[in-house]
Amino acid sequence: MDYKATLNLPRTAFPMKANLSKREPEMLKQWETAGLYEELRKASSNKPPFILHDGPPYANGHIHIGTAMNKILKDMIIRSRQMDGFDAPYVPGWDCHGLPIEHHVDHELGKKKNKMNQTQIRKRCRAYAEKYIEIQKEEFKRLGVMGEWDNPYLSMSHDYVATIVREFGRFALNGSLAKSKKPIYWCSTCKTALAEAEVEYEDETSPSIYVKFPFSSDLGTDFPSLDGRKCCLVIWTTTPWTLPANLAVALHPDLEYVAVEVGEEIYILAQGLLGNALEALGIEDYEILTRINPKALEGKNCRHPLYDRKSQIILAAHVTLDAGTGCVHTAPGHGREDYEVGLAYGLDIYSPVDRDGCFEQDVEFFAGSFVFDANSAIIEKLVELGMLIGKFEIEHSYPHCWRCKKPVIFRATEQWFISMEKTGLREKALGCIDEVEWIPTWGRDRIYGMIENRPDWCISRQRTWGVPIVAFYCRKCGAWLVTQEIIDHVARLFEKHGADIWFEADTCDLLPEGTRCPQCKGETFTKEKDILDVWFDSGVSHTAVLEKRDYLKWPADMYLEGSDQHRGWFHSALLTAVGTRGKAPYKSVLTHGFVVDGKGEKMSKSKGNVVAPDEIIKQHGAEILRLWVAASNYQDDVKISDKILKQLTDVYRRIRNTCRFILGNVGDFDPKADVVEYCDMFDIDRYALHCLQELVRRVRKGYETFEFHGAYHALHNYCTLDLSSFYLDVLKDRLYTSPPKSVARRSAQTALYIIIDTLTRLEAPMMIFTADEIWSYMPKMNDKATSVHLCDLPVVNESFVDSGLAEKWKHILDLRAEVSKALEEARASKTIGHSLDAAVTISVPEGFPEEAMPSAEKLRSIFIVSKVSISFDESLRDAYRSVNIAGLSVGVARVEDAKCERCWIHDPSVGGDETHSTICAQCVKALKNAESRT
RNA sequence: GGGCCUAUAGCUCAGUCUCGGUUAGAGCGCACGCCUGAUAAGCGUGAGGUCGUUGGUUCGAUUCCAACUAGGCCCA
Repeated sequence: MDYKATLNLPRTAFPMKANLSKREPEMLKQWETAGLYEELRKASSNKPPFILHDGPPYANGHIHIGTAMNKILKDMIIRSRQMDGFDAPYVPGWDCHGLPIEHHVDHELGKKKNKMNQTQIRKRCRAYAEKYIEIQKEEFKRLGVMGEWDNPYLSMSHDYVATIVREFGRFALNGSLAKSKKPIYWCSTCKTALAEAEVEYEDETSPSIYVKFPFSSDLGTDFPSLDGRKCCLVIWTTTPWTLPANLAVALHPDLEYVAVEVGEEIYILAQGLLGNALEALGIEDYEILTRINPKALEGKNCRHPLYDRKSQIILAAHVTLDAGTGCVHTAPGHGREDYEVGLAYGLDIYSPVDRDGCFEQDVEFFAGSFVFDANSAIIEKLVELGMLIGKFEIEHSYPHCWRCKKPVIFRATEQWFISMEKTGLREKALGCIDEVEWIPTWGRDRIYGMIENRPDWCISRQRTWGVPIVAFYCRKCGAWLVTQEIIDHVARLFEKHGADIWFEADTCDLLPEGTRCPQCKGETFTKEKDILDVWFDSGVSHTAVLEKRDYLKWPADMYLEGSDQHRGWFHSALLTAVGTRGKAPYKSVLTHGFVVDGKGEKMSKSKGNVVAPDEIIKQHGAEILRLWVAASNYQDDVKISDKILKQLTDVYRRIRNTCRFILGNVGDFDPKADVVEYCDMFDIDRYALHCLQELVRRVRKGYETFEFHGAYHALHNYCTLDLSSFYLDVLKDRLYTSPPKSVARRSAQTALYIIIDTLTRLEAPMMIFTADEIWSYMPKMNDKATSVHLCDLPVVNESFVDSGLAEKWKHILDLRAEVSKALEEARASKTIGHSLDAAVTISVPEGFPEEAMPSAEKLRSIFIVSKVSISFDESLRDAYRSVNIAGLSVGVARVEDAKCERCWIHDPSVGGDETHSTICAQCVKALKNAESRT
């Protein structure tokens, strides 16, 4: 007789092979068709909200692995909060304006751009952004990210740009706004400002000159050895044309300077560069007179080498010993660092150069000449005045315009700023930082340091693709004008027509009727040409999105982005919220690290170590990518490599197979009718339910603290250790051989059903596809949700928690581990093959908890052997002696009894039945039981 | 160059912070073996770590402190 046919072997249609890359798109479609997201919204309208506000990715190019990780993290958080009883909507967004897009469009247009007006260029930019929004949207959806994809927020939509204008208006009207000069890259050929990204560095030959800055006063008081001597600071520069704009000489506060006598004169320069500089100048005959602490010179003045005016001595940390003299010529209108230090010392941002790159009319000697041409004239003048010490040429890398390839200059122009001090924005922002929960905690220090030290926020850009700065200038007196009426008027226009109207309409139509200049009562105006920094656009999303959609709330519960956003979005959002509402726009900020390669190094095209998300999806499926995010400790940088992905697919298969096995064993289980009461369940089954509660506790903790890797490891270890290698392995015999409807089998199935139900819901936020697939193969319950994603996370079921039981089983498992070792020895010596070949005798040491000793028959099934006897004679011969449990010995012998053909256990009862002569009594009973029932 | 951060088995992570103190844990992978009734599955056993390096504090440091090295983000 074929007894195999009488067994209850697992049966399920749930496939072993996941085939994720094919099945995932089908499931996504199915969810979309079913309106899963909408159903969730409907079902959770009464729940407390949890608002994770999406930081808008830039609508430019395909998503990369970092964007994918960010979105998956957000999705896992949203899903886990949602399943934990919150109403967690997700509104994705895009950042649409800005230079990178305009840059791309410029490249596409080439020379055509010159013939196009701003509106036409803006149209191309919009189309470009729209294209990538659609591309990225599909890519994000493919990752399984669930949200309001048909109604995302876009920083270029009409209502959004209107909000930007209104928020700008708040700053303008509360006194934060100011116009002042700031040096920027300027191409005098293209007559345009350039962004950092539009500058290319090329080698260039420049003059290299050493210039004297004579002291205005005698230094004898501080340095007696210099009493009555002609002293001067020596500076070195490669841009002589910036000398007319010189206002100061900077020294490093911590460097040591020396005064050296060269002929009649005393030169002062940094000691560390003395040798280099004098050698370059060909000066061999000199004497060091004294050392000079630069702090003693701070605030003193030199005379300008060209003009009859002062040049102040200041201290600045950017001075280096890399080259020059350690005395740095400072023209705040022509250099970034000069500008910063100039602000600190209250210097004028003097930049007497016009948009053609020529000196303005009031520049003595050089008025009207092009700056690069003026270099030689300036050098000649220095020689004439006896201020030049040395003149050379130098080959160095110098910024050039990306378009016309000509060298660019640094030139100060009028810019719009939001002041950090005028309204106390800095102080307020610093205060608000401590109201926020920063995860991890060092995020607080990071942003605090940045806000503490940042300069005023320069919000103007001389570009086309962005939201205009809504300001007007009186034609008569030149005063700038921003009023509440103007803001309201323009915002309404933007709401209706979009920001393009600013570029299309006549100025008079952009102004409310009857606008007069408050200064001079002038009636005609010009409009501002600059646009807003894109960080302002995305910064105000807390208003444009959270306040504008009634199902969201302000402030958000969480912002979640990469750690670069401490300077980016976290920063601009904080300033725009604090500046207008006096509060941070988020209650918590969670940061993740960057994705790096298997060696922990940054990905770059040149290194060729870039991993693309779509490749992973094609090869392994989005589920594996999600699992990668779940498994990683994202608070550090996150590594990815083929090896790591291979490991994840292995883990995935293990979890999937474990679930499949359970599904196979509950296929004939009807939870409505077949459930066994807890008190009637087998000891081991109750223990399994206890362990399950520990899993629930751990996984929930992982979700609650957003530490998914904790949840992931708990889940994996549970499947491998608690289930596969122990509980399920032990259970097989009972499940397969007991009568189908027996309490023995139903007890196990009750546990298995609870386990698979719990496990599936625990997995759902991470393994979204597989969890729902498992869900669809589970036994049907009346009230079973159509998708696991509509369910709640399981909570710890206290009635299944039994610490006494757990204590007892801990001892049994320790014992089992020792028996395993003994069996392995027996296997190695060919005494046995399968563990059912073994008859085991254990000798338990004195003091081993008696209550932890089940009957021999129970132990037989726990050890999966054919026979267990317990001996209290400690001197078992030829036995395995345990190291871990002192005094325990385990004897293993090949069992003598015949093997039951049905359950494979060797038992003396085999042959005892006439009709079934090859099986054991238990099996005979089971067969008869089954027959009588059916 | 400055600010912030990271470094534990081949890989993913615990432990250390808030107690410094016997053989530093888990899983995966690997090796070997078993099974063939979870089968492109399952079970068992085993080998893997001078806890980035060097100093310091201490009776004692993977744990505390400092410097350095490597890597990351942001600035310059």
